[in-house]
Amino acid sequence: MVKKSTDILKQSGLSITAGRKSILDVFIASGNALAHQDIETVCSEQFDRVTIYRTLQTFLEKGIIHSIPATDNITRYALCSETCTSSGHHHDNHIHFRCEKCSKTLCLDEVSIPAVKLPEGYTLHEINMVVNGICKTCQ
Amino acid sequence: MVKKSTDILKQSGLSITAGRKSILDVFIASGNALAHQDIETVCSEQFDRVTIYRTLQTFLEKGIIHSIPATDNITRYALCSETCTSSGHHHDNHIHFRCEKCSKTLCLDEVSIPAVKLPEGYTLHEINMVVNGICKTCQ
DNA sequence: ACATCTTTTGCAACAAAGTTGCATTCTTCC
DNA sequence: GGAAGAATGCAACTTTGTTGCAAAAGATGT
Repeated sequence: MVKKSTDILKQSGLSITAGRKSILDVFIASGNALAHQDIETVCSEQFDRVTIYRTLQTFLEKGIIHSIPATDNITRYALCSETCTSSGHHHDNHIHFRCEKCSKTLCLDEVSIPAVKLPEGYTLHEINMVVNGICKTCQ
Repeated sequence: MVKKSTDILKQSGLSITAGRKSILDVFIASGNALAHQDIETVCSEQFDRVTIYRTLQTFLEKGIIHSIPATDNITRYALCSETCTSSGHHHDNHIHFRCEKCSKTLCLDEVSIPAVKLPEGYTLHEINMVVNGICKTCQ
């Protein structure tokens, strides 16, 4: 069962506003990772660009979404699963997949990141893993 | 032994210009990954911003540098090792490390990316792995 | 070394992306 | 419902990245 946007906001101690609800709903509906741009094209009639920037920033800080690295200079965001800590940095232990055909980026929650052994003297905090390829539906 | 910038350019079939040499030298001297911004602060007196953009683009296409994904919306580039193919996309099999103290990003050539098993129906093309933590010198 | 052809560079102008301050509006909580 | 605090919209701005075109510099033949 997918959570409702208002519940997520309440749980994070955020006030419930039309903007936040809409943006969260976009994430819930889409099912894949979204860039600021993606949200803007959907919401720009309703909300100001600045509001979208600030909302994404807030969601990040509260651990509602996490950012996904990419080599194309576009940061995408995806909803965090329940296990994320609710403030600041948090370790997502799943890998991210970017389809080269449909350009969608998704969280593969079922695939966990394998362990790596760093050289002597390095301390590990967080791992990000992004796999490019062709997704299930584009084969 | 570190390669000289002119050799690298010749090997890639690029004409040797002052700008390209300087930018390559910045990479060789720095030893870690650099963002466009980093290069601009060093070279903007000598060269135009646009030249730096185009040079980085050219280097990427020729496989002289590769881009490193990050969650902060800043693409960084690092020199490719010998094993990179000399045109277009190429698979770097090493992981990247970003130090949370000194903010440097480096290639850990000695650590190769472990294998992952994707779910049924997914085809793998390329893997990127970025590890955050504290580096050797910042401990 | 020189002339020629090709490639690269700088400039200007522009487009896109992201940030900040402040007044107004909306939420929350009593 | 009203007061206090938080979020939003607007405007202005900074930063980042792109494009076209003329001038300059590199490569190649002789």
